[in-house]
Amino acid sequence: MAETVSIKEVAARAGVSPGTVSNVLNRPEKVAGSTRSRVEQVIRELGFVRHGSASTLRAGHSRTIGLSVIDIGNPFFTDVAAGVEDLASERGYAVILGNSSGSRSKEERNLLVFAEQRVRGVLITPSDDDSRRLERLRSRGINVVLVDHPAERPDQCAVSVNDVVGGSMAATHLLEGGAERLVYVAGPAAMRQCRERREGVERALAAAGRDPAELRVVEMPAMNAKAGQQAAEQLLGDLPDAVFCANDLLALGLLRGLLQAGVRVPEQVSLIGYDDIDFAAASTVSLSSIRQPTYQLGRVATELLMDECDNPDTHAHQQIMFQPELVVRESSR
Amino acid sequence: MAETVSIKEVAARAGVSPGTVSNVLNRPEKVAGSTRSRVEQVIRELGFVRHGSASTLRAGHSRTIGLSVIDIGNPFFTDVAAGVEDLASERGYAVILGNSSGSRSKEERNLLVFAEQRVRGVLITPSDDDSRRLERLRSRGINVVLVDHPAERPDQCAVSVNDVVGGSMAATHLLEGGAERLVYVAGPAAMRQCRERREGVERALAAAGRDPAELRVVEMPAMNAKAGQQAAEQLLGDLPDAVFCANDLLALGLLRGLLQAGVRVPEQVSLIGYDDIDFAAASTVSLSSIRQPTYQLGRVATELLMDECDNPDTHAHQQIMFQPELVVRESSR
DNA sequence: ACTCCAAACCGAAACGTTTTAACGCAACCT
DNA sequence: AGGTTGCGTTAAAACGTTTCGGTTTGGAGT
Repeated sequence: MAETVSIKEVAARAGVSPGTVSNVLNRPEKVAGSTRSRVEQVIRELGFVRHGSASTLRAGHSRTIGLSVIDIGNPFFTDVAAGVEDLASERGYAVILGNSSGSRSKEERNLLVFAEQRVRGVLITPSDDDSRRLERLRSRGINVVLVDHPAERPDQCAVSVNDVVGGSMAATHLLEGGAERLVYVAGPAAMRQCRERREGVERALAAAGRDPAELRVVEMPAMNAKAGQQAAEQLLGDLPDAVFCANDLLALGLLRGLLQAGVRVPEQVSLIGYDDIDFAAASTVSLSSIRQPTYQLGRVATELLMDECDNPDTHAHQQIMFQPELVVRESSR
Repeated sequence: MAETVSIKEVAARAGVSPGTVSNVLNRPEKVAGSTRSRVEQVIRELGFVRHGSASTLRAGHSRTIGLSVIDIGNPFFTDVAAGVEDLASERGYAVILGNSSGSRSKEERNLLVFAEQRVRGVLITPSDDDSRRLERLRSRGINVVLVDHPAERPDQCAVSVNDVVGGSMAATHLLEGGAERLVYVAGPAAMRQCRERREGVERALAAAGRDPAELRVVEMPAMNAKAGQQAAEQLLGDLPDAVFCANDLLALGLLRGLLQAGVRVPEQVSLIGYDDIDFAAASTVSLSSIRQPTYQLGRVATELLMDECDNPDTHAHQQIMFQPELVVRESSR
């Protein structure tokens, strides 16, 4: 049944010692060409594949990384995950997926699994600002790179996108379009992203000579399309002339709610979202949005993590902050 | 730095043998209550976490499963993955994610990684109908459960949704709405799902006393919104009165294309998609669709896999086929 | 008081790999 | 010829856990 072929059998059959087989696997340059090809031949014949656990146990480090995201159902995180998976796979690393669903305990459980698995490193989009858990990981020798979250300390890597600038871009765009009565539809204030995008809006207002305190904020408990539609109902009584939503799911829901109520977009209300997910462009009144380099976010974060793992001495911690980009479509024209 | 605390240190500190510590970890009922609680206390004090690789090496099996999907960017697979991750996490299993992107070589590479990692089992949505790779896995003692794909042999588990029935439902619905000139917008014919949904359409036509050969099929190379919009352009020259798209991404793109060209939906053309992704309901003209129990699909598949792993003797292989469900919204009313 | 038994625990071997020091050997230099 | 060098290879130890046969212990049964 589980007739797993070990390095020893390969060695015996190739007439070399197990150590040599290990060498052709891990440092091929150390072994003479003739024996190397002979061993490789036998490996193919016997269908040998290295026992990762044995390797990890002895070598002291694995070829897996952990990825903990807040919501795998959100296209934003899906894109990030795609970037991570692609690069990891290219480098022969396995990605262990953890979905925290915004729950602290679930996140905790995932980190425990990562620790048991002795992952080489962890990529995490923290669901809150508590950094003690990450300290614990690091104290176990597990490297951590923050994703979509700025670094909390200089001795760690982080990859994020400037949310203040993004929020500012969105608001400035609406103001330049002549917005007088601006609404910001946000998600939970516990989320750093929502807070920072709001700050961007307030800065934009100030820069335009307006009073930031006049900003009307509608805070929703979730950040999906349904919440967006509910937000629309709240707005119908006192219609603004411009709305900025903290993400595209909210914006799409809001858009639908407004259109159903007979409100014309962008003629009566101009609208902009955030993330520029695929569906933003595909929506009937195409949605303006703030684009983030999501796939790149995941890829670069993985790159940093791998460098930290493979070159612990020369590795320089980096805090990379991408700049978002304004994408104007029909909903705000 | 990597001051990892081992089972031995726990044993020494608790005044027991390593074997006993292992027992409180794996079969707590075998050890006396007093010593058990003492050991557990020490475990907490020292912050011990089991070395998964050592455990796997010795025990001969791991607590990880591999999940290989075709496109992690598609909300359908994302939902499946969420179901898998949830249950696996509840059971203390880790999920290794592999994204094949529809490429055979990428899928191959993922399976190799799974094999190296000595995963307990694999959940896979095969990107084609070649079953030899899966044979190889099984011959290594790795259990395989097919997801969104019917079983090819009786001695394996599989979880799928009846695509023929789904296609038939969609077509019947359109025909009952008075459709005379029906178009099926499909993805690559290499995909089993597309073929079977088409077969369902043809059966529905036959059942309505129409000639299945009269079905107009537009085959697109991809199954995303952009492809849907291109399909719309093809249709504009000779407009049908009803369109069934092989998935919602196609349908949403098509919807946008039609509306932009001034075609009214559903008055001139009624439209239905497949998968019932979240965005189907949120779209401006909300999209009729065929709903599949995606999250359940992932969860049930995982359940079967775990049973196969944990109870290899009593396990009965099952081929579960869910039935899809018609969801009527504005686009086909 | 004695045997006997089960329960509780121990000790050591084993899992498959990596790594290190040691070794053989040929080629090169004095 | 003796000495040195360096390459290619080997043997054996080690990683942290699980498992299993064996040993101790406490108490029930006679």
